[in-house]
Amino acid sequence: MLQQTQTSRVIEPWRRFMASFPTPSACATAPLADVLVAWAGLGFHRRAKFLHQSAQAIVEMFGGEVPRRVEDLLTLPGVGPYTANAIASFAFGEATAVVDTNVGRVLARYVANAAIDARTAQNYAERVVPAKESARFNQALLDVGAQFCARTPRCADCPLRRDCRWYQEGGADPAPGSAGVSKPQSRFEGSDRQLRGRVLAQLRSGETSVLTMRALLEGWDPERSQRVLTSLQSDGLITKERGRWTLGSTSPVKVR
DNA sequence: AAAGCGGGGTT
DNA sequence: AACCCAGCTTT
Repeated sequence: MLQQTQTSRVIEPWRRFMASFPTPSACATAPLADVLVAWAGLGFHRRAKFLHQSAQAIVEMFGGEVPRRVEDLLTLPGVGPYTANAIASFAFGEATAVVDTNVGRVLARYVANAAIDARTAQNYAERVVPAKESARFNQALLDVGAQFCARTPRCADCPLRRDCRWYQEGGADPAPGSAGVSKPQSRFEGSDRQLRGRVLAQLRSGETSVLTMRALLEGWDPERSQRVLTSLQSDGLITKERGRWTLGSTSPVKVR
């Protein structure tokens, strides 16, 4: 949930989600449609499908228990370097290094005063993370990045400015384009992304006839509308069946 | 390497 | 109005 999403936005949906799916198994056995309903407000809906798939993989490959090794976590769909190290460190206390956009800025500014690639950033982070209390260290570094070494830095109040290369040496901000640091996105207004969100919001309120869907898309470029429905379908997020659109891949087969 | 993927708070 | 966020997958 935290991938490219502010913590403040995640808190409420996280509570909701954990109430609905308290265990990997509970998520794994639920229909994707239910997972997408609980995902409301978070966006980037492919993450919800990846999480659903990860829950199933955890049940099938790891006996229903979230693995603690980074190597195993990386096999899960939607879990990349940041997420794998974050789970290993924060959930299990493994002495791994967590590099996200906040830490990425700290490393580029404080350590290097230069843009660095992903390999270098991970190396720097591994080098400074202590063997004990690594989770607290990771959390602290992340919070320094969020509170002081933000995109718009607050160097005057930063507790690390004395030894910060960028603060001491000056020059252009090395953070933009450096490893882990978020890159600019294309415009949202009028985008496919916006229309995908509209379609999913409608389907979250219930199955929708093709006629109603047509009405919803009235006024949007027909080519864009078609492209959006197709992409949502190929992402496995929506299904058209017997003249109705529904959330999820394929409606579960009723066995009796 | 670059594009694509939410949506609302912040600047 | 533009920017950006506890990134990752696909092309």
